[in-house]
Amino acid sequence: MSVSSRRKIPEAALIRLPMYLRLLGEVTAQGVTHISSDQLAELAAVNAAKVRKDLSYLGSYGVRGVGYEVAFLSYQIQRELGVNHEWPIVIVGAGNLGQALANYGGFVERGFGLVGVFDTDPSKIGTQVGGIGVQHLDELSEVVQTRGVSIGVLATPASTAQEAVNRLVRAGVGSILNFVPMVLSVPRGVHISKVDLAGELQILSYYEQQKVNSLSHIQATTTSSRAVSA
Amino acid sequence: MSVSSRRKIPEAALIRLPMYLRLLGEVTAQGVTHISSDQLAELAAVNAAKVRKDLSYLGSYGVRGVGYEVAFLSYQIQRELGVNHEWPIVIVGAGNLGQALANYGGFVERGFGLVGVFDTDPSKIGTQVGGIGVQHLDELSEVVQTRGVSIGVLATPASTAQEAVNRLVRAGVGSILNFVPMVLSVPRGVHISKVDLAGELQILSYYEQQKVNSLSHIQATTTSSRAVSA
DNA sequence: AAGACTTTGTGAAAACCTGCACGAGCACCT
DNA sequence: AGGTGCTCGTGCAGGTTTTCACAAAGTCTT
Repeated sequence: MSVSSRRKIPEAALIRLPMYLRLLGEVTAQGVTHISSDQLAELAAVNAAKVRKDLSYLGSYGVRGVGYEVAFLSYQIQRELGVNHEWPIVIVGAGNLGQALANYGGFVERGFGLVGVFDTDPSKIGTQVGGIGVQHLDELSEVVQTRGVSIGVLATPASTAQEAVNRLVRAGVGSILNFVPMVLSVPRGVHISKVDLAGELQILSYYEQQKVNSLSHIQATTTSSRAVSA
Repeated sequence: MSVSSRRKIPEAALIRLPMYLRLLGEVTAQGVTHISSDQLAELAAVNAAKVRKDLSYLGSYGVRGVGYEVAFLSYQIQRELGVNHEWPIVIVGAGNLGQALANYGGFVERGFGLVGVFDTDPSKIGTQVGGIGVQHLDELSEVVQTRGVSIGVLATPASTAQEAVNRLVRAGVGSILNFVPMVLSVPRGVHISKVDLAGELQILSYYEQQKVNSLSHIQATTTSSRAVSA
């Protein structure tokens, strides 16, 4: 049995692994060689038991009484996430957001090399974005196949997003990071992960609104018992 | 008691409300006036019972045998999320990502008006981004206070992120959307929501790696029983 | 070598979330 | 009016995630 596929990591734990990995990189840069679950928990602002349980899905890589060896643990997380080697990615949609993502250094820095930016707008094709030329969406399939791309980033307008996804999937992309505020349909086995920027703000808005409401509630109950107007 | 603060909506349900709201907007544009939980569930690609339970946190706004009135339900979700009025927002960090976010139409479209972009880099100050001029971070406090800003977007380099957060909080911002891959510390009561772009890709990478592993597992077990090399 | 101390890994409890199943309520038809 | 059909709201069971608490396993000191 392949070592990496021994266990299936629960979604909830998986989401935290990139954060642990980043923190481990930071402490390594500071010369730290060993770290306890308590210390890592402090850095990650989570419960220490959670850290240990999360890491236990990777295997028993800690030493009781000592903690975890930072370099070794980093390597294990990288291996489990599959980020111990570079992944080529493509971006579909060279609009405002697509261009920014193409220029975003954080991807390359963490091992995701941009090998193609695609659009259907003739005025965009040929322009340089993120160090490479924008190509027509018709070229997608060839690039995906010759470069072995399995991860795509979607940043088109909503109106063309589903078609773009279809093309990505047909070309052979197996996972998609979707920035388009739309529910996309994909065949079984293709993984989509969604980032809804405006949706995130709306959630924050809820919390702010709650604060306003509870303030007016206090005012209402402390000054009079009459109904509070909206 | 204030109507809007009757209940606390569970996090898991809250996250889906922006999606429902968007879908309701879309069907409204198509002239639909009533919708059942089944139909909305189909559009959202979730379970119908989940839709009903999510909506039940807002109140009993459906009609048995009929469904939900789209306009009324939209209004209730908007009111609960606090997006029935405009929220002014500021962006701190006018780099690559900050500029893209400033230009991103999706925010304004959903009621978040950009009232300030801030940076400390003298070469950026004064440049136009997203229709407004970049100001020095020192001006943050005044803008936040005069415009009544309570939501901020953080897109600085990691090295200056914590300082920027401190300033946002001191100025009176109560919720922060954080694009910086860093764990930030904020006082109690301030809400932070995190978008880790590279982290999202790393999670996708895990799923792709799993596919690769399971393929090599099949190969290993069908061709020989020798250990699989990494 | 033994005892004190530290920290992991994990069983078990608690909290939270999801999905099923069905009673309750409404509309429409005859 | 009564019957039929549809759909909401929700109790409950099952699943997942979080947290606690502690035995196990190591280091360190003497």
